[in-house]
Amino acid sequence: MIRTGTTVEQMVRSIADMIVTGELLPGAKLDEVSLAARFDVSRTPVREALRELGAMGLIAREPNRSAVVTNVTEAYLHSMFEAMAELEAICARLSAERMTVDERRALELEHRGSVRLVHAGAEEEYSAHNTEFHTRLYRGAHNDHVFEMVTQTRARLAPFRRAQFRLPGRLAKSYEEHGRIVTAIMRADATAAGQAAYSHVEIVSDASAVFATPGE
Amino acid sequence: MIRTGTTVEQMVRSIADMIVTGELLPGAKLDEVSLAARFDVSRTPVREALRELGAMGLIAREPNRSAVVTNVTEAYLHSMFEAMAELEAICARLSAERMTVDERRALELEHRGSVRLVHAGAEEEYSAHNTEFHTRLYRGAHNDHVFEMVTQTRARLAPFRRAQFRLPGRLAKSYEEHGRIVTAIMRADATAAGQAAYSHVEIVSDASAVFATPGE
DNA sequence: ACGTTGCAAAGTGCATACAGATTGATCGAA
DNA sequence: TTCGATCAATCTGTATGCACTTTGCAACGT
Repeated sequence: MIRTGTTVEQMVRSIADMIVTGELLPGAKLDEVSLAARFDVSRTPVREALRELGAMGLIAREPNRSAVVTNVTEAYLHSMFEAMAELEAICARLSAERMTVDERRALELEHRGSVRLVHAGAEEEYSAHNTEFHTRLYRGAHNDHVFEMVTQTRARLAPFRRAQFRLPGRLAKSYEEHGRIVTAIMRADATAAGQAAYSHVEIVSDASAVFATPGE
Repeated sequence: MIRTGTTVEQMVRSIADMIVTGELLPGAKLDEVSLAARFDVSRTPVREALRELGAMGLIAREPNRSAVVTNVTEAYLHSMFEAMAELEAICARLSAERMTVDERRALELEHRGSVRLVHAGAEEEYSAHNTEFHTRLYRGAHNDHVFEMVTQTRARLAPFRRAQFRLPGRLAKSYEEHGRIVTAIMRADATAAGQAAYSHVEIVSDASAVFATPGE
C-alpha cells in the first residue's frame, strides 16, 4: 500500500471518513486485526490510528476492549449541539467583523447558488453546499483555533445529523436561515449574525435529536 | 504517579504535565528512545503516547522527525487566547444561568478565600487558586463538550501563561476581575458575567503575549 | 577556503512475536 | 433445565527486530 510515513494519517482520515459518512455506525466495533487486514498493514499503525481517532473523540477505547464508534448519550449530544451553536455564533460574529470583501462576496454567491438545489429538492447536493457554506463561515472568522474546534465538533456531530435534510421542508428552512446569516454578515452586523447562526444550529439540533441513542 | 489507567495513559498524563508545568519548554525535542528509557518501557507505548499528545496539540510531529513540544506562532497564540476568551465567556454566561446554589456558594467562597493570598503576594498559591476558580466556572456551565474544549485549550495555553502572576500588580487585578465575574454570577446576570470573563482573559492574554515565539 | 559527496550514527516507521485479558462455548453438577 | 466452572479461541498490550530516513561529519575536489 502506502510505503511513506503517511500510512497512519491516511488510515485516520479513511476511518474518520467512514464514521462521518455513516459507513460505520455509532456502536460499531473496530477490531485491530480486521482493520490491519483491511488496510494491509500490521497492527502497530492500526493502533496508532485508533489512538488518534480516540483523541479526536470519534471512537471510544477501553483497556483490553475493542474500540467502538462513539455512541454518545443524549445528554452529551445535547452539550455538543449547544457548543456547536455557540461556536457557530462566534464564527458568524467574527466573520461579520473580519471577512474580506472577497470572502463576503463568495459567501453570498455560494448561498444564492443553492436556491436551485432547494427548488429541485436535491438533498445530497444541498448537503454538500451546506458543508461548504459553513466552512466559509468558519474560515471567515480568521481564528485558527476556533476553526479547529468547530471543525472537530462538526465531525463528531456528523453521524447524528446525517438525515436532517430528509425532514420535510428542511431544505427551504435551512436556505432561509442561511439567508439571515448572510444578510447580517454583509451588513457587518456581528450581533445579528451571531444570533442567526445560533438559532440555525438550534433548529438543526432539534431536527437531529431523534437520532441519538437513548441515554445509558 | 496515578494508579489508574494503562501505561500509555500514565505516560500521556506525565508528559502533558511536564509540558504544562514548563519542565519541557516549547521547542524541546522528545525522542522515542530516551522517553522509552526514562519510563522503562519499549518504544511502542511511547509512540502511542506521542500520537495522543500530538492529537491534543501539545506536541508537533512530522514524519521521520522527533516530536517537539508545540511552539506556536504569535498569530496562532493570539487565536488561542481569543478562543479562550470566548470559551470563558460562554462558561460564565452559562454558569450565571445554571449553577446550583451550592456551586454558586462554593465559587464565592473560593474567591473570597483568595484575598489573603493576594495580600501575602503568594504567587504560587494564588496560581493554584486561580486554576480552581476557573475550573469551577467551566463545570458550572453544565456542558460537557464545552468543558472539554476549554480544558484542552487551557492546557495548550499553559506554557505561555506561566509567568503571568509575576507581573507587578497582576494578583490584585486578577482578584478584582474574578470579583466582577462572581458578582455577576451571583446575580444570575449572564451578560455581565460573560463580558467580565471575556475581558479577564483579554488582560491575561496581553500579560502573556510577551512569551510567544516570534512568528515563523 | 568553500562547497560537495559519501558514509556512519542515530532515530523513526512498521512488522512480527509473545504475554496477558476477555469472551464464548461446552461440559458437568445441582 | 439451569447455573457455574473451565478451557479454547480471540483480541489487546507490549517488546523486539529490521528497514528506511535523516543528519552530522569528514574527506575530497574545485
